[in-house]
Amino acid sequence: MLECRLADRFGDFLDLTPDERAAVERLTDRDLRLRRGATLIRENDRAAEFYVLSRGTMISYVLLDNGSRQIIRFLFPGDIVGMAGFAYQQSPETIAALTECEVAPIDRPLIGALIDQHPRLGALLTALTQVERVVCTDRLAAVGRTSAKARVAALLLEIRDRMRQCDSGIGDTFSPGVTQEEIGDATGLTAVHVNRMLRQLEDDALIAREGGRFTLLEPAKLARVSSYVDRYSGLDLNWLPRPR
Amino acid sequence: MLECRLADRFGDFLDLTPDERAAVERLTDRDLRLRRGATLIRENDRAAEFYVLSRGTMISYVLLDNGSRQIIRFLFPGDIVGMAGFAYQQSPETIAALTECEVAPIDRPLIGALIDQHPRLGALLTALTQVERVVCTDRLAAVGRTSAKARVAALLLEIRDRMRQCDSGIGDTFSPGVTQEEIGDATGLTAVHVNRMLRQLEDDALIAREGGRFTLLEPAKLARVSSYVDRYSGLDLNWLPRPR
DNA sequence: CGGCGCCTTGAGGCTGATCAAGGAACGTGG
DNA sequence: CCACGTTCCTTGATCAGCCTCAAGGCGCCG
Repeated sequence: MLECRLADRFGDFLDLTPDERAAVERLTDRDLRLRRGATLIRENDRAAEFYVLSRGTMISYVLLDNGSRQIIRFLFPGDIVGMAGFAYQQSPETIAALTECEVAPIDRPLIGALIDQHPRLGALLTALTQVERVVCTDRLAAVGRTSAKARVAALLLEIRDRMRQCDSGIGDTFSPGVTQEEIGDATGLTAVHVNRMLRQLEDDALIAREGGRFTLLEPAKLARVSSYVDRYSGLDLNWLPRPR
Repeated sequence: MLECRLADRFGDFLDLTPDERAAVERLTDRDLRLRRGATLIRENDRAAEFYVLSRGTMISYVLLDNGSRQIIRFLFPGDIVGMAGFAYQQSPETIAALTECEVAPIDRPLIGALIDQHPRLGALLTALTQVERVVCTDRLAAVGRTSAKARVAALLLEIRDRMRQCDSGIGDTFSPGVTQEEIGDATGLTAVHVNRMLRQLEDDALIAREGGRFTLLEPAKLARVSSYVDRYSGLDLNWLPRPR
């Protein structure tokens, strides 16, 4: 799995000035290694820190008292994790590692100082949060109003696009590295039904599978049947304030 | 319906300095009146403006190509509407008026200037966006992983808390002013089934209804059965940068 | 070799959708 | 002031998508 740091991610959206880049790089000074399955932040933990995921795959989720789990978001290198606690004393969600991971902690006050000295980066933070919000609404619409098959298809496309964001070498064949149970917990389905939907997508010749590898045989058709939109492209941040 | 302006809303979360308050008030200089049912922003419209809703109730939603609608969020006075287009050239969602409304337009560049001159308010904007994101994840979890009855209960609680945010006079009896079809489009149910769930909640003596008015007879129990959490309280913004 | 995690497939059941019909409330025009 | 259309609510009957329960297989690791 490729590495991707925060300045790289920010650089995907804005041309950072040397000053800005240096300030972003000063946010993190150490790396934490996580084992597969490890929990980084637990729901209702004190929310005093964020992290940047630099290597590996994580998920954020909530557990309901009926025992089921809703996966909110899959996290890939370059993502800020724990930002949901930005406004709260306690984290509203749990963050766990799906694979071995590396994360770099950022103290909350350091983010405050960054926003203060580089308001443009504060605006970028708002914009990236909005993107996350829109992605969340897309999944809400999928879970609320589309068929099981469409939800699974949309999730595959989303994972593909997100993995490509930090590894441009990824094409229509990729290894999501998530179990069918995780796909189910993200799409509001059971693992059993996810399995059947994957089989149907395969029978429809929309995808192919071997081992853990997926191939999107007809990405355009897949996007059509699932109403999928890539929210990480088509951004417009030119109107943000000038860099300091 | 009470009026609530942007500076009032910001003031709920931070003690604004006179300077900050003046800057926020300068963002808007005119009011637009909308008729019941009017569409303010259409999906894929150019996203050049935001609005502050000062009076009335609106919704943001997306339409899927299977013809169904997913309501993302009910909007109340003091809410910024159209922020989903913050990062995009085109609005990802439609905004429409449920009742007669008043909105105050804000040009995108003005928000940029505000963030530049008052980075603390930029940070507040990020925080409020995070709150919206968390509310969206709550509904995602509800739609993905809870029963129809729980979803309807959670939505009633959410609407109650949101209405109370700008009108502290609202207690356990209130008039949401939404149809059962709208409740269904927000919770991923049909209007028919929403009706049955409301009847069940009534039979369980959890709510009472007469005309369009709802009374939450046992709000605590309602919150328990629906895993509802009020995301508008318990915020912690003390760590934001100092005001300029 | 045994255990475990994950995938796969079948059978039957339940939740919520669909289809249908009627009623109440309200606004509008004659 | 009444007739009518429209919107919204309500309830019943039937249907289907997805869940639950169950069992077996494969691959990997200790």
